Amino acid sequence: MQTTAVTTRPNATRTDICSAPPRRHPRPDGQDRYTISEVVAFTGLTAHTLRWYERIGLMSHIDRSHTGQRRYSNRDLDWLDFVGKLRLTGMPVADMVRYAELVREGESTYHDRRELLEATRRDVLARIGELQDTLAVLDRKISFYGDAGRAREGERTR
Amino acid sequence: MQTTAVTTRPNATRTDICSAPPRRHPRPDGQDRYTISEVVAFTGLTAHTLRWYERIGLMSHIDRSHTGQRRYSNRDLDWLDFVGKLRLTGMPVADMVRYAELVREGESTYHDRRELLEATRRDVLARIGELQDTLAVLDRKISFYGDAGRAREGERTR
DNA sequence: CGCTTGCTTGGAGTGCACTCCAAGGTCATA
DNA sequence: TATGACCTTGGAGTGCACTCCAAGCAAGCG
Repeated sequence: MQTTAVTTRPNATRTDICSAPPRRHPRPDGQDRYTISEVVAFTGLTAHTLRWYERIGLMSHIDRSHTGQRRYSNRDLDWLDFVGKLRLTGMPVADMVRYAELVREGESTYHDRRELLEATRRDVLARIGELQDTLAVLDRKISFYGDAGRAREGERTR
Repeated sequence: MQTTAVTTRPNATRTDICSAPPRRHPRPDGQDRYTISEVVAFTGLTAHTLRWYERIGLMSHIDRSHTGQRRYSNRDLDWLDFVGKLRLTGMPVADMVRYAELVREGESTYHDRRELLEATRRDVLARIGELQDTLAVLDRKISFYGDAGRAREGERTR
């Protein structure tokens, strides 16, 4: 009861390792100088949040126009995508900042980065398991309230 | 790629509908008058949190000893278990309070309760899907940092 | 040129879910 | 009976992740 489905993908081929997600960029490389409001539209984040991410070091310094306005690149969009995934895992922002710092420090941090991602992976797996338990509980209760919901016994757990 | 594994349990039989989870109570019904610190030990919640849950109406008024100290029952433990599950889904406490109110209002709220649980169920399913997407991304990055981690191209998404 | 809309900043404010505090009463054990 | 661990309360404080504000510069349009 409760399959901890571990999603066995067809192991990525050597060439597309770490390739960008299947997501397409709004504009091709070269014309990728998005304003903050464009990035808001693409990511669903608010402009406040985007600036805040930069302030706390979750994004490295964003390119600027001649008047000082932010111009985001496709690379920045990719990073935001990834940050969004990490956020979904429940990882604290401070840990994401730590990861961002490791990236900025260069290749020497490959090992640390890998460990951080593996710990995150374990968390995600555990979380999926918990959610599947929860699903089972919800299903039991829903079926209690369901069509046959008039049977009063079992009120103990509502 | 990415199986949204929906855990098809062997549909609960009619008789154990809404039966308590497989969890055993620390003491049998009749001797179930737990102090707050016992409940802390059982649930992992803090005493602060338990009192706070009561204050905000997430738990109906807990039985008291002759001197006014809280004495939790097996029923309370079951409820806390369920609340714990709801918390895992990310449901806001305010919504759980709403559900608790529906329970207090009695049978007439069966329909609303069911709807609330079904909405929650949909959220949980969506969340599991998101986490599986995230897992795929993590796996890709981990394999990038992995054994073959020296191949420098693809630095784009780190 | 004036108008509107968009962007900039540092710092302050918000909402959630706890988390802790002070001051005092209670219970179990030596 | 005395010691120390445990319990009570209302209200204040914390940490996180945003979220907003005021004041001002900038860009496009008629």
